[in-house]
Amino acid sequence: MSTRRPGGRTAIVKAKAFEAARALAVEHGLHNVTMPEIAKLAGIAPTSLYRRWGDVGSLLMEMAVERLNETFPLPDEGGLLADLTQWARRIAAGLNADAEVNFFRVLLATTTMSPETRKLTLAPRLEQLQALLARADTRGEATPEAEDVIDYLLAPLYMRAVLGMPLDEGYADKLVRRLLKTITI
Amino acid sequence: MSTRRPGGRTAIVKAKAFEAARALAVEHGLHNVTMPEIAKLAGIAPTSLYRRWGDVGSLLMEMAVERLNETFPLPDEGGLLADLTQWARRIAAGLNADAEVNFFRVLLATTTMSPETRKLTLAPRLEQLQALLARADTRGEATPEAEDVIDYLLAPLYMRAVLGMPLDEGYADKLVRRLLKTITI
DNA sequence: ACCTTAAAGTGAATATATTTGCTTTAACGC
DNA sequence: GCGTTAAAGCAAATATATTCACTTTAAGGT
Repeated sequence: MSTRRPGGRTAIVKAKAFEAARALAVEHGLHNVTMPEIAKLAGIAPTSLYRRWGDVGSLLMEMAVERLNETFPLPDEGGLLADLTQWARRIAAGLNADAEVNFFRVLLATTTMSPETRKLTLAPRLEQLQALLARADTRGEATPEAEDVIDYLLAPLYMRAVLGMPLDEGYADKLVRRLLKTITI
Repeated sequence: MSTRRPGGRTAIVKAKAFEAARALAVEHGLHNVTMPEIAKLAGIAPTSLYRRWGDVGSLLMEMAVERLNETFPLPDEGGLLADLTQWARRIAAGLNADAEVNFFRVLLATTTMSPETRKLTLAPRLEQLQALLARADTRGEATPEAEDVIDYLLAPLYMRAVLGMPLDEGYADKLVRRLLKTITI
């Protein structure tokens, strides 16, 4: 009878490995990230990495997925405008850091995964957003669809980040205004 | 005096190498793409690859940049609505092929280019778009800014592709309608 | 057409990544 | 605590990537 032992040391090794992998990927780009390098930086044995993840790609993907799901709470300020504004500003600020943009790149690159896996990965985030919108709806506010939030808010923010265009609060606010205008018409 | 010789064989080797690199990256993802594999698929000597590009990352990046610069002409149908609709539909259709989406992922992931290089690379495309808009403007049509075309058309299309959401003509058309609505108000 | 030599090819040497078999550590159940 | 054994570590073996010294091919100038 095989009882798993994910606690203690195992958890520490995983945390160290992910942190090292993230640091290397964000700094030197996706190539140049190798198991031995990760192991060295993390201070663990390469063998452990190979046994648990098999190859760099799998390790990076798990890391990226876990990090994406480190679900930092969406705002709940009591009003849709305030919620979306704060959220958009936060994303804009985050994407101004090179490391964040590079992390997004890592995520994309590793996301040559199956549609099912991708859906599962993104599902929690989408649910959060839908909860935010549902709150607004029950308050009786005119509320956009989640799809529209993706089109009007997330897409332009990430697109600009990837193209290397600057992002600021003013731009974030503009996007929110546009989004809300579409539904009040 | 060292005279370059980029013609003939050299050009063929480059084309073969780029094609093989693209195929491998699009199929197995960015990792698992190695110089020996590229060389094998391309039918050329690994040594040649190492000499010219040094490492896989550089080769992939050059490939991606070159492909990005293969600037096919934007539509010129005599009307803004027709031009934008055709363009958006074309992008949507292209991004429905898995290979295309994966190539876009590769492009984003490998493109750790400097802001200057990025600007230079994107400049021709932006000029094309601005020419399209300028034509509409001289015809006296209500014309959006290039930035808005990026936010309302390109960003949602590419974002959805990257998230694995389906793209069709109806959606492309919807985006065009939205974009044009913003300026006629 | 011919010469010069840039750039590709070859095979062997070296370096690095990955696997394997075994030992040690410490997580979990009692 | 204590025993069992999952999971980490270590060292040596193997496989793969990268470099090196050299040869061959053919692009570009005449």
